[in-house]
Amino acid sequence: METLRERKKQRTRESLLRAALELFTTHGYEHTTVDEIAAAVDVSQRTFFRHFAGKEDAAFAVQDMTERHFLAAVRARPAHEAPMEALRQAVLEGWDAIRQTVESAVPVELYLRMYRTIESTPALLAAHLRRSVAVEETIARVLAEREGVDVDTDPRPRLAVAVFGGVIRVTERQWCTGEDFSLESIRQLTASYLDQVGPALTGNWRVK
Amino acid sequence: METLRERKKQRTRESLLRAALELFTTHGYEHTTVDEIAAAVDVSQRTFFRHFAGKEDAAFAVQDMTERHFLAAVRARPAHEAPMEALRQAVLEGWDAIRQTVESAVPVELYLRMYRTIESTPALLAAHLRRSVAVEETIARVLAEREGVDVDTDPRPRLAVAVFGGVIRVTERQWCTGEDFSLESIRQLTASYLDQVGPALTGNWRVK
DNA sequence: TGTACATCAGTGAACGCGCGTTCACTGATGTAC
DNA sequence: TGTACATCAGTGAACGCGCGTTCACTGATGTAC
Repeated sequence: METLRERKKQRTRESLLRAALELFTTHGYEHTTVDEIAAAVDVSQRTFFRHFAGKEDAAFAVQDMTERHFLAAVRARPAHEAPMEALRQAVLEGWDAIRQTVESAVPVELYLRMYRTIESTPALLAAHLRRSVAVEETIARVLAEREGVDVDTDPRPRLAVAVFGGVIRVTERQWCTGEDFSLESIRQLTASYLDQVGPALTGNWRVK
Repeated sequence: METLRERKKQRTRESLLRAALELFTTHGYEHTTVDEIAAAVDVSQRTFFRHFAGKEDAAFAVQDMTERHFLAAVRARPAHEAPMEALRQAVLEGWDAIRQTVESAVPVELYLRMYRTIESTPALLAAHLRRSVAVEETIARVLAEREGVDVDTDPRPRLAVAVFGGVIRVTERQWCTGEDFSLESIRQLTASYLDQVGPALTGNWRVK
């Protein structure tokens, strides 16, 4: 944020982002047009497209930040940790640090509301899942490198990450359909579900 | 297929579906317009929309059939099988029966090509993943009922299904990026990856 | 400190595009008697 | 077997819509001297 010009540009972008998420979460994503977002900030539609590749890009701008944070956290895990343990620690740490990660762009409360809007809007859920697949591919490569295996011949990195991603998805869904939309709630659900995935895979549940 | 009228209608639908998949797989989904599909069959655009809710609906019409088949196969598994084993058997059986399932609508070869087009088209991949989530929810309820647990309080059904779905996704991706696009290839990959998911989750891969 | 020029964020208006919808209609097929 | 009427798949043309693009432009900010 060197020059005045850059700071002004950044401020326009933040206003647009804030307005977009506010409109998406209150009126619904589908019922919000790009024109409305631009109008809310009092800039031209053209300006919106200077800052965001499209409507979807704005919807996921904050998710982008948290994904990058998670990715960095995975890379930073000590090499002696087993793969699944490293992922677990990274994601929990991500939730602990979410305020610092997000608050520079939008209030955490708005981020959490947008999270739920993504989950409940078919078009956004679809985009979210597709994006998750891309993140998982990156994580698989990081894990493979950590463990010194070849990601293209050894399926374990992608399998481990896919399983982990599946658990995260169940967590997201449960949190969104539940009643406690707090940060603590989702953090706790994540830890709990990661603990329970092992037992869920083995044997017959009735003989518990 | 009682009356002549119904048979004619069905034939129009099949022609549209065949033309749609053929165009999607050769020219690309994004580069195919609904008008082109209708023109290929020599009916009006309006007629296309009588048979399919939209472009995407046509793209997934055959996937719909295989999903229903898989769902039925899961329901038909004997009650004594453990959940993950039932899912494994159902999906492998699904691949064995794919010819009978699909061939009434389109050639299996076209189905497999469309499968790859879905995987390589961002918009379709996203839709595919969202649809998969819906299927997984249904399967989770079936498993919960089989095992006599409550799907809303016991996370194990959804966790098990999510893990299973994750493995299937890795399988799909591997098959699509590989070089062997045969039915045997994907069937074998599925079995192999399901075997390897256990080891992938535990410990450190280097000490193999 | 001032001047002359370069950069670049934002403007405004117009447009292309394809999806999906609407409408009143035609004519083949189905049914009742 | 024939007639009169009902049903309904398909027609064709027009339209609304919002996303994203294009263009030549203005004016504030930055930089060189």
